[in-house]
Amino acid sequence: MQRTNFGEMACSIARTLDVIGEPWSPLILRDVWAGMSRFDQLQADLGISRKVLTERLNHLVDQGVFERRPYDNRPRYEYHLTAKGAELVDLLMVMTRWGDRWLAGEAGPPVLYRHQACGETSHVDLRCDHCGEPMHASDIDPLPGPGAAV
Amino acid sequence: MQRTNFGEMACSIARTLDVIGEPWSPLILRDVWAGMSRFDQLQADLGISRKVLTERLNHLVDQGVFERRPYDNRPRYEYHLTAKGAELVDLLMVMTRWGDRWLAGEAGPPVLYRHQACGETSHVDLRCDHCGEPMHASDIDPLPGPGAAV
DNA sequence: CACCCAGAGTTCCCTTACGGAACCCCAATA
DNA sequence: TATTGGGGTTCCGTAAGGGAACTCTGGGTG
Repeated sequence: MQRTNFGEMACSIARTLDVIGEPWSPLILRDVWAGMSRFDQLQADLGISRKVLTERLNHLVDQGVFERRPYDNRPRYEYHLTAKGAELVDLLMVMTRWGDRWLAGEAGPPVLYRHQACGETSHVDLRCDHCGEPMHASDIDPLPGPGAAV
Repeated sequence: MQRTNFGEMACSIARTLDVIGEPWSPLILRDVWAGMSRFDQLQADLGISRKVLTERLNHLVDQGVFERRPYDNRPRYEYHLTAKGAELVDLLMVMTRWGDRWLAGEAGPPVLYRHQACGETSHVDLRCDHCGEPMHASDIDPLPGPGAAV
């Protein structure tokens, strides 16, 4: 498909897409986060082609999102989140909130998340990491940063 | 490419991917959010094929993320965010934070965002919308929800 | 030792989607 | 009447996804 390479754009959104933007990657991340760690387990749960799953796992390991952990004398590996990968899960939590709000319909959300700190089932809320006030699309102005393209 | 249809899975992440998961869609959303609204403007900025841009815009309008606004006597349209689309921008903000943190390298972030409420350039922070404490991958437990598959 | 099994890929073929360039349509303008 | 500009549409070549079959490795079992 000779896809355009997003990784070289001067944009953190495009670069992030280069890591998890390919089809299936966010769902693989979801499953690994949920505790699935083995190839056949992922393949069966997602119904993804084995070829594509291999490609995605290799890419996510190369990018430092997953680490491959041997678990047998034989060449068998489990996939686990790295710190870098765990922070990517924030993305899934925001997707969950949006999907729950706009796409769940009458049936309601398929999955609920219980926040361990307070015990309630809740969603994430985006706040400014400086002042703590809400921070959404219309609350911010973009400025060129140090890594801006020439 | 006979891509698998994510929209029918009982998962808000998969359903959200069905809306903006296709290649280019998040970058189109970024540009429209940044104020670009016309076909040729988007096409030139992204370097996307006109065919694919047409397909993506149609899909995003169908999904209620953008609305088409006529701006001339001729059949000319601008694309603007709906409320549904504006909330999707939260996703871009989280992608920006992750990309800034893990992929920007020595050069630093290509774009900074100034939070209007406090005037500082900052990132988003994910908090529980119930108790206000931080909410990340390891702070939550999934439970089946009302819309869970049978 | 021979055989079978399980997990994790790998290979092959077919179909579909992307990229790029050329082309089209319409209304206003010169 | 010819031109221009915005917004697509069409066509072709190539690469990526889907699916099934095959391979490889190292146990267990009889």
